[in-house]
Amino acid sequence: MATIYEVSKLAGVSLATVSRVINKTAPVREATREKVEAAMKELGYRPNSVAQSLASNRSNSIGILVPELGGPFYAELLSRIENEFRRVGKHVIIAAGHSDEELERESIEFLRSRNCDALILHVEAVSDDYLRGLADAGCAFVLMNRLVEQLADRCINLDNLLGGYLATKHLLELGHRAIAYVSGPMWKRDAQERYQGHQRALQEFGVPFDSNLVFEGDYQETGGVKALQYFRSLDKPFTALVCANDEMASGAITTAHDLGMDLPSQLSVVGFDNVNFAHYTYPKLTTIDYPLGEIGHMAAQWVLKNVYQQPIKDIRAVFAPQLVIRDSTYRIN
Amino acid sequence: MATIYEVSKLAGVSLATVSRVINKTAPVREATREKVEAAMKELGYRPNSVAQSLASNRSNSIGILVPELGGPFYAELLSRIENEFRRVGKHVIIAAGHSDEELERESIEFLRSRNCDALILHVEAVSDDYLRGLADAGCAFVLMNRLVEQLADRCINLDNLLGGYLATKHLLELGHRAIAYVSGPMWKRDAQERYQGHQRALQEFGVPFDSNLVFEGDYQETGGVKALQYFRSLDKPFTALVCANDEMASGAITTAHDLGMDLPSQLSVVGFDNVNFAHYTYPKLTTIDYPLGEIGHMAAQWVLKNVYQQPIKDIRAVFAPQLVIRDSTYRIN
DNA sequence: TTGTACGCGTTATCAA
DNA sequence: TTGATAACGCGTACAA
Repeated sequence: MATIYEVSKLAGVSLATVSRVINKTAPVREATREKVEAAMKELGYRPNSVAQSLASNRSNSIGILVPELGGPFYAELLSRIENEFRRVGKHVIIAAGHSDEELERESIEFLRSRNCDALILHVEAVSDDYLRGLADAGCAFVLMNRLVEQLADRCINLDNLLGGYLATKHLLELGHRAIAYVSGPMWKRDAQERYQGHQRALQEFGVPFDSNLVFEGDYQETGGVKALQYFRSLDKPFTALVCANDEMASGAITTAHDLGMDLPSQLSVVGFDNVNFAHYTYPKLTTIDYPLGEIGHMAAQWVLKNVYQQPIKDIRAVFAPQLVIRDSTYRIN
Repeated sequence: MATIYEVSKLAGVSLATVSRVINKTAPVREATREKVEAAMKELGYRPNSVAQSLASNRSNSIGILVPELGGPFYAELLSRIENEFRRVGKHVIIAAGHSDEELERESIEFLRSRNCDALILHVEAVSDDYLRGLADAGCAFVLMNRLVEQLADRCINLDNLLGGYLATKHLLELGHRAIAYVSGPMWKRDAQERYQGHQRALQEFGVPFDSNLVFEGDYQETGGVKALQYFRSLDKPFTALVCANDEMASGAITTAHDLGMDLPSQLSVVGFDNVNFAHYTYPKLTTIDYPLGEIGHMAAQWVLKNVYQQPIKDIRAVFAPQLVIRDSTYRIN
């Protein structure tokens, strides 16, 4: 691979001049520029990004940490972010934290050791204190799906409460009154918020809250299975089910079929997230759309603005989810 | 951030010695090592990976190119590869080629300009010639899901023909004789091979081949929709449908429901790939498992062996798919 | 077992 | 508008 030095020799100019035409960091006479460009072309020169990084103290890489690489949930997010950065010649380094504190820490350290210019974090196990420490250490990062006080200017969030509210409200408007709820793990903030939204909707419609009709799931498919079994074991009648995510909704739907229930006439189900398989279920799942793509886009914008000093207008900190009506909900009277 | 130089000063040894304890590249007296390690700890030293790369001419990064980041198909693959490499302190840079020749080329160039030590490629648009040229240029890469002569030692493949064969054979064994087939785009090698497998199974069971019962789809959900509509428009009766991937199978199943058919009693469906939503369909999809995880693992092994000289036993070049029986197929007599 | 000195390919700071 | 030349932080022959 040709180096900048060989280019300079072939073009008959100095090393510095070649660097200038590459980076447009200072004016270069038109004739010289052409000579240099010709030389670069002839040698098939491509700048060595590692050397550039060392000299400029910028790696042009952005670290991304998400809970899972495997699931359907983060694919769109990653895709969007990757695109955004590639267009400007930067690349992303992706790691998975698996919702484990140790692993999340390790991953962050790994990314930092890679000299990432910035980190985009979707962490859930690591403490607020740790994150504050990270910020104090001068690490540039944005937080997705999390709100840490004092770090609010680097948080990009979904209004989970609104989402939970919309889900339950939809059912209420369809005439349902006995609405069961399958939450996520209550130690997760988003699970709590979605649940609060559910309660608020009930309250607004004057429907008394019944704690029997709540089941704490695990955000996995089996959570939905267990929840439905549990609810059926009660002798409380219920006509609708809100699940705090689509995986659980899917588990509930499958179980309902297995129990011989007809959907949606005997049971309406609403999910949350609108993951890519939501319309593969039968009936197709009505759910709350989580605009992950937009959130990823915004995270990228944050980095572009705050780390690479690009002129970005405004950063939006909180996104509103929307109800997506498909076939799994049914009007009753 | 502390440098190796500061560590050496604090420990009262030379720069080279510090480097030795970091890389274990030469014996160091126990006492010295301890001094150095203490100094590193005190300064919170972490090696600068960029400088390491420049000096060693190794970036410790591996580029991965897949058609899509967004879909469910590659998530497991990426996840597996990322894991594999992180364990040994290397990281992956991921790009998407979108099955477009121009984009695939660009992506490869991008990855190369990033000084990746090796590339793991899942490309479909770029020509064999281009790939051979890449190899001649000294670029280290493995090819997944593709077979290029002269490059056979760097190809890791699925036996697609066997997969197609297994799918159709399963239906034949259940007593089906009128079996429709929805292929992928025929310019794709895997689509052709799967189709050949289908034909072979028919032949083996002495079932005459009927070209009317074949539809060329696009590997998308709509392909399955159109296929089923087309087959129904014929007045050929058929009791089973093989789809060359799960997306199309899903489309077909949905359409079947919409047409009021009862599944699987009126129509058996087999998919291919076993993507993560395959068991979210109703009925749960019987399909052919594509061991993407294993293939990713093997690609990583290839890199470890051929680029990082790690002692890896044997590299397997072709993987056998397996039938996964769920609820979408039905025995008839 | 340890130290010296040079090289890796750029960027950036001076002068000219 | 251009050219020397010093960083950047580390690996590694070669010497000791």
